[in-house]
Amino acid sequence: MSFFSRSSSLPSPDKLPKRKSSAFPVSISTLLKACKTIRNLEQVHAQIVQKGVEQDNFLINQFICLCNSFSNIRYATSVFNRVSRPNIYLWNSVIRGHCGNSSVIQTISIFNRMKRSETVPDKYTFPSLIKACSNELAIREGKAIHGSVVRYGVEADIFVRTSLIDLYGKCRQIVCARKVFDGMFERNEVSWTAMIVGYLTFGDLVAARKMFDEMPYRNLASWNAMMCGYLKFGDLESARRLFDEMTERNVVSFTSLIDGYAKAGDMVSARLLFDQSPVRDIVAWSALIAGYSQNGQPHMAVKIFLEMHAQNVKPDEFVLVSLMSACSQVGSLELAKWIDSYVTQSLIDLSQVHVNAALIDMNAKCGNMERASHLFEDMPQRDLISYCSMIQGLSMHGYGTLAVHLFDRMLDEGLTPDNVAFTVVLTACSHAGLVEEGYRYFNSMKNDFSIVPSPDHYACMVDLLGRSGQLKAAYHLIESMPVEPHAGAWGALLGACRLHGNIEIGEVVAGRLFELEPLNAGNYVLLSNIYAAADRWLDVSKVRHKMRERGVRKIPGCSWI
DNA sequence: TTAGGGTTAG
Repeated sequence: MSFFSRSSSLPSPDKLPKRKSSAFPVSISTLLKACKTIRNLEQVHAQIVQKGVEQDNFLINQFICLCNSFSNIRYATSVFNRVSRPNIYLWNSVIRGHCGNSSVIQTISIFNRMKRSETVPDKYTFPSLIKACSNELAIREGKAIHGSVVRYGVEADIFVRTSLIDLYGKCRQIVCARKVFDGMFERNEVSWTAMIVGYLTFGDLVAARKMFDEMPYRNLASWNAMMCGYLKFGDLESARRLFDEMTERNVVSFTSLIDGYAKAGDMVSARLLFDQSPVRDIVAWSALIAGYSQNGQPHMAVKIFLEMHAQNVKPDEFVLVSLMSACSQVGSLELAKWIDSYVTQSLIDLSQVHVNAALIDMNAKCGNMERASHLFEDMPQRDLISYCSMIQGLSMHGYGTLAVHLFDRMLDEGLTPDNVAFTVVLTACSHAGLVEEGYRYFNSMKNDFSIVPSPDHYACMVDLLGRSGQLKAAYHLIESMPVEPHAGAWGALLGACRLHGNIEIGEVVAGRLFELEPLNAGNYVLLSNIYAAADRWLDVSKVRHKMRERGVRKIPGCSWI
């Protein structure tokens, strides 16, 4: 109907505007602008080859810039390498692509190739070249590049100077940074911000704030940089004040503060801000999930992850590592299996040390020792963290002897155990009742590794001795501690007294615990159970009376015999 | 002839 009537009124072909005769380079340029994926780029590249315009610097530059935006520097380099006489634009674009995507060594080698060709570097060459050094804190290379900046006479450029400030600042060479800053002919908010970041990296919060107050104009990055400075030094109040003063905020402002609250353990404020945030990217979700996981609320971490998943936000390695850590705490084998298969099927690089470590830890703690061992043995080089995960997993699931053997293998492999490793192995000894081995490690820790035993280590030893019935030895160990024993050590001994029905020591230990934590119902329950086991019901009722007197509420789950 | 750079978050 209308289609036909409209098509019949279409202009005849000869009335259409004529195409330009030099259409094809323009059309490739247009095609390039429309590229949304690497696949699109490959198609346009085929056109470039087919039409024989591989030497067209303008087109190839457009192509390389697009490759850069997809972070596909390999493709960019291969196309670049086929250009026989690349101009300055091409060289600069390739260098910019390498910066942040490959090592500083590779980036500098392109720069050296450029100098060997007949192209003279210009002011556009240096910012990304310097940034490549700054990314890796390569100050030696950076200083050499600074020499080239002077040699090629581009040190007056504001972009070049700002990258130098950033480089020196990030490398904690604050005097050099300031020298570059003071010598500038003109400055803008980016140069000021780079200098502020320099002071913050150096740890001089006061100088950073002074610059922030003095700078003539600030942009969002300046505000965020200053706020993150406060967060870095744990000054949440100043950070919040700055956040409230900001007239404009972006996802970085919200996420940094959410993360600050989470790291300080204030999950209520973190959650509130997360809910108020108009934009949430993966980093915001990650901050919240990590926060819940690290603050002993693993179930909340899992819940938030499921919310994120339901909103079709793809988790990255940070989120998955936090989720795995939450799962380790929950100890759910079912969840562990789901996460494991999710991670394995995702594009997350499992060879990244922290991802692999989290996977091992999760599987070990959730009881999938077979999978954990597999991942562990497949590591090219086992580290202390993964050894500890394995030892802890074995010990938690009743393989105390294997756990101890693994600790010895770790020593044979030449790794140096730290205080955490000793806590883990002492706990393993305690679970498996390996008194002799426990003593051996406890002494070795002090004598061979010069580690001063912490209250945790003593608590492990007390638990070990107590469980094996050596209550007096355990009591003497606590009494001989050079540091004040914490409730955990006394609690372990009280548990042992209950286990072995020792009223005499139990009463003394309970007395100390009632002083240390008068409101912990568990201690009263344990003492009362010790009396009950000996049929001393009068004493049982005395303990209950004492509890009532002190207003101690019985925790559900604690059993009265 | 056309084109290009530096600062803020886990």
